[in-house]
Amino acid sequence: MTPHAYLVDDDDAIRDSLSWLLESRGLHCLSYPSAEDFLAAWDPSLAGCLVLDIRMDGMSGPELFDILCERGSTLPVIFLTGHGDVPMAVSALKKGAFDFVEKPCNDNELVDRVIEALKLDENRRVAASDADSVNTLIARLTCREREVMELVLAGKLNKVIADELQISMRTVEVHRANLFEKMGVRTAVELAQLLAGKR
Amino acid sequence: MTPHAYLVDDDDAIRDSLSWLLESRGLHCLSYPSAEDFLAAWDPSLAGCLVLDIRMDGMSGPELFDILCERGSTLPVIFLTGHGDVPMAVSALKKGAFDFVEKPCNDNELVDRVIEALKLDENRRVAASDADSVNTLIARLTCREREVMELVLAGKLNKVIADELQISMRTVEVHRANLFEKMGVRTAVELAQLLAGKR
DNA sequence: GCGCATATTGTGGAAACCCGCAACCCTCGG
DNA sequence: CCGAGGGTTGCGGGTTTCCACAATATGCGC
Repeated sequence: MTPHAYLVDDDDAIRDSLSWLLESRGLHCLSYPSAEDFLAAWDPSLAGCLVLDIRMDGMSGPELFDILCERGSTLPVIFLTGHGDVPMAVSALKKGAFDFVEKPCNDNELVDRVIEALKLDENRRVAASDADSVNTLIARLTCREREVMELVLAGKLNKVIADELQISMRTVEVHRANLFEKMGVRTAVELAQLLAGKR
Repeated sequence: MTPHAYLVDDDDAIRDSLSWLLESRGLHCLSYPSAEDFLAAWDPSLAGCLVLDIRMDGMSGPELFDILCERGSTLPVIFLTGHGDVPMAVSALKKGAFDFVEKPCNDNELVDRVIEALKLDENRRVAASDADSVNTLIARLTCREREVMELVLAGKLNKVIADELQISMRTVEVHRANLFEKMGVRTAVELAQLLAGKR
């Protein structure tokens, strides 16, 4: 899915004008008249950002935001509101909203925010895919290989690992070689670098 | 310095009441009648959190916040204001303020926020001191040892390192052993773990 | 049952690593 | 001038790793 700005607002006029504004700047953009509609269309693979009205018939913007968060969405959310108050803004931002802007607002400013949000999402996605590719590699290991890997990462010698797992040193060497191969590294240090920050 | 809540407000009555409130809950607390006063007293070793009024004679709360950020302060800041507006709150939070609450506010709520902020600062400080102790170790290494360490962390064999540094393998072994000793590790993997996330 | 993946073990040798001992050179400070 | 600290090197020998070749056992799906 190519990145889009997803507009959710129950006011037809605002959706149309925002979507025109964003598209005139070359941004892809999709509109939804209610939080429920967007939620129905949402899936974790959607890329881009969300521009979300606060007050709507049915589900409110913040309610949608909460639900998306629970479902693991990382889509940056820009709240847009005509009658926001401070606690609402504070709450939204502390929960991780990308921005909170009041209508009416400067067009350029909103577009800039959307572009920033798209950029953030893009960055997150490359980071996530990096982490994911590592996890994919780990997933391909057999149990034994994972066990050995843990102990290797603990800096233990093959001899010690063999002892702890109650297997021969030779077997440890085999598992070690296999997992290095599968993880695409040639030394234990490279392995440690690859997994730096995880588990 | 033991952690304090630093109150900055130009209203004597508010300072007194807040400081009484916080101290009655067992929190240490210091008051300043102006941003300038706090700035004069500030130094990077201050631990705790800042409770900052927005509108004050002289330097405003946000101005003080900006200056502290520039100077590398990581003190969590809770903004307190009687007449805040949404853009102000949004701007403060996006710059990294810990919270933004409107006066008058529930006493318990404010105390809770202060406690959370103190906790955050505490956590940050332990993390920083961990990082710092590692840096201290690194600082004790000789140039050569640092060079060798870099290459070891790149997963290179002693032979290769010797070649790149144009020295004999024996010398690499010596530096390697010395730096392991100084860093308090016994294997290259432990070293990689220790420096995970840095340089 | 056969093929395949996984786990296991052994032998033996090459390569890499670890380390004590000994030594030389240089620079800097007392 | 001499000692201390850092950088350098060689030798010898033990330890560990790496790997090719070879083999056995278990479980799983077709």
